[in-house]
This record gives sequence, structure tokens and C-alpha cells, in this order.
Amino acid sequence: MSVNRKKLIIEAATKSFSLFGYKATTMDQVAKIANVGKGTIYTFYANKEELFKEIVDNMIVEMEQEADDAINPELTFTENLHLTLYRLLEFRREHQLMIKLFQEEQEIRTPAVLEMVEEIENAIISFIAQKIKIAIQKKYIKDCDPELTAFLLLKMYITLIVDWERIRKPLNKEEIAELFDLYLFKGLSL
Amino acid sequence: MSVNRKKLIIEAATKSFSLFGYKATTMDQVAKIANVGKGTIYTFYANKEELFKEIVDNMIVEMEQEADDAINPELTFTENLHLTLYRLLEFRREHQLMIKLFQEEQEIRTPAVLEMVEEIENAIISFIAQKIKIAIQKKYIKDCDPELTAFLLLKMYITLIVDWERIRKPLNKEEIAELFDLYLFKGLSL
DNA sequence: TTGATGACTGGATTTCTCATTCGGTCAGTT
DNA sequence: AACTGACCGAATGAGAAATCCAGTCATCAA
Repeated sequence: MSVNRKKLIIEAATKSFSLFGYKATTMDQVAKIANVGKGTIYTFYANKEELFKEIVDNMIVEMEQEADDAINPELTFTENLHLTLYRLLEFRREHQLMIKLFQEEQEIRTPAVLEMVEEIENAIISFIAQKIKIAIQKKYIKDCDPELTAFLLLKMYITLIVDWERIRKPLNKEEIAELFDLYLFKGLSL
Repeated sequence: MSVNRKKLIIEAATKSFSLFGYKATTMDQVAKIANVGKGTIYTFYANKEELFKEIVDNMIVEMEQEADDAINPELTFTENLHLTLYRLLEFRREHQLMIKLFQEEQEIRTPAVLEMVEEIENAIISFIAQKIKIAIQKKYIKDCDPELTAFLLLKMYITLIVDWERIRKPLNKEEIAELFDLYLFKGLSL
């Protein structure tokens, strides 16, 4: 083959979805950026949604890698969990495609986007649940439902970082780590 | 006076807002149900929004009374907190006006409704924060920011009852009480 | 004279119509 | 056989016209 057309398409689509979101990206546009006939895209992907899924799945892999990189074996489980969650939320906050996706989820509610956002949430929860499962096995924490715990941890994290900021003063990284430790690990009881 | 027109208006407005929501309730409709001229409403309330606020504020008072009724002095603080939060969320789930409000908040996003929903949330948080503050004074729980804690407790409760149900099997009252106790009071650490 | 009223107004919203856009196909080209 | 882009029609958007409704105020009844 002369050039890797599939790669060109993926790059073009990533660029376009990140820049304009799902709805505002047209297949003509992707074809043009990729220097490829529109029909060629359909030899690799059945439809726009499948192309989108490929791009999002790539991003999820990238995100999980970043989260893994945040882990430092020198630190305790709690500290690492904090770092991981923080990195995941940072990724959500900084990554162009994520930003566009959440915007589109809120404002336009494109069904394909709602679906993908759900997939991203599930990927995050599975990722955390995996870490929790290991922590239970290694007796770092009490026995509990890993999925439910992961779900709760994430929600609590989002509450501390995003929701609380919306109504009161934002918290810095250290304060969040402290609160996280207080509420979920030490517990409120004396 | 022959009849208490203000009372008639409040009753009519409560009925209409509960049945049709804010947007779909017309001042003509309220006037008709109350058997009152439309202009009369404007002698008591400056505009539709003020009338709405009166109705919502009445509901908040009712809700707080119900939550207080749920408290049983024989039980521990944790158990009572659980009962209170549970009752608050039950009220939210059962009360016709609440249901309509949350629906309208999600689907139509009427600004006046968004504002009122926020006021309701704030009322709930203040209510819980008050209980927390007392619990700290009486040394039932660790020292912590009462507002932030109330906020987190409520969010966590909603997560356990509403959000988790959406993606997995719903939890019953006892399971919630148990999880609530595990996560927030005992903590995950061994 | 005063509290009550409902016809009236105009800005906002909805509905209808027509024009445009874009996902997906396929006949033709290389 | 791989690739292309003109073409199709369903979906969406823009614009105009019709309708709705919050809020006013001239009028009325007591």
C-alpha cells in the first residue's frame, strides 16, 4: 500500500471530533482532512458512530495508561488511589476530546455522545474497581463490593472537586486528599 | 372579608404547579381554579415567580417537619441520620410537586425552576448541616466542616439510592443503612 | 372609594413551511 | 480491486405566521 489510509482517517477523525465535537464533525470533513475519498472511510467503519467509537476507545486506553503512570509503589494504597483518581479527573478536565464530549452531552444531548460518555464512565469505574479488588485481596482495606465502592469513590471525588466548587470555595489537592482520607478511610466515628 | 382569597389562590396554585409544573401552569388557570379574577392574584404576588416561591417554600417547611418527625431519640446519631436522609429522599420521591419540579429541571430547564430546585437543595443541606453541627458539639462524630459534610452525605445518599439503581440492582433500606455506616462512619481502613 | 375583575396588549414561544445539510450508497475511475 | 465523489433522501435548521400567556388597567359592584 502507498499510505496507511486507516491511520490517516483515525488521525483526521480524532482532530475533528476534538475540535468540533461529534455532531459538528461531518464525514466529508474527515475525508477532506485525511485526503481520502468519503467512501474509503466506509470501507473501514460501517458508519459515523463506529468511527467515533474507535476514537473514543483509543482515548480511554490513553487515559488508563496515564492513570497507571500516576501510581507510585513507594506510597500507600490510599495515597495512590487519590493520585489515580486525581489524574483521571485531570485527564477529563484537560483532554480536548473529553471537554467537547461533556459539552455536547450537556448541551445537545446527541444520543451517540451520551452512549460514549457512559462507556467512558464505565471504563473509569472498572479501572478503579480493579484496583480496589487487589487492595481487598492484599488486606489493605475492608472487604466490600469493588464496583459499588469504585462508583462511590468516583462520585465522592467528583463531589469534592467539581460539585462543591460550584457552590462554595474550591478545594486544593492537599485538602481533597485529606478529606478523602477522613471521610472514606478513617470514617467519621470517634 | 367574605372569603380568604389568598388562601384560595395558594391552594389553587399548589394544585396546579403539582399537576402541571411551573411552565404549564398559567395564571388564568390558577385564577379559574381559585374562583378569583386574575388581577386579584397580582394584589398578593408581584409575579408568577413569587407565587411559585411561596408554594415551594411551604413545601420546604412541610419537608423539614417530616424529616424531624423521623427522628427517634432512642436511636443512635448514625441511625437517626440515616432515617432523616431516607425520609428526605422519600419526600422527594413521593411528593407530587417535587416530582414535577425535578422533571421540569431535567427536561425543560425553566430558569425559575432551576432556581427553586437549588433553593430546595440548599434547604436540605442546611437542615442536615444543623444536625451535624450538634453531633460534633456532643462529640458523636469527629470535628469536620458541617456544610461540606452535609453536602457529601446527601450526595453519597443519592448515589447509593438513585444513581446506583440506574446502572445496577437497587439496594433496600437495610443495605443502604449498612453501607452508609461502613463507608462514612467506620471507614474502609482496617 | 376601594377591592375585585377580565378584556386587552405585546413579547415570547410554538407551529408550519420551505431550504439546506450531511450520512450513507454506488456507478464509475484508476 | 481499491478508491472516489456525485447523488439521494431523511433529518435538521431558518424564517414566517399563528398562538399563547404574564402582566396591566379601565371598569364595575358593593
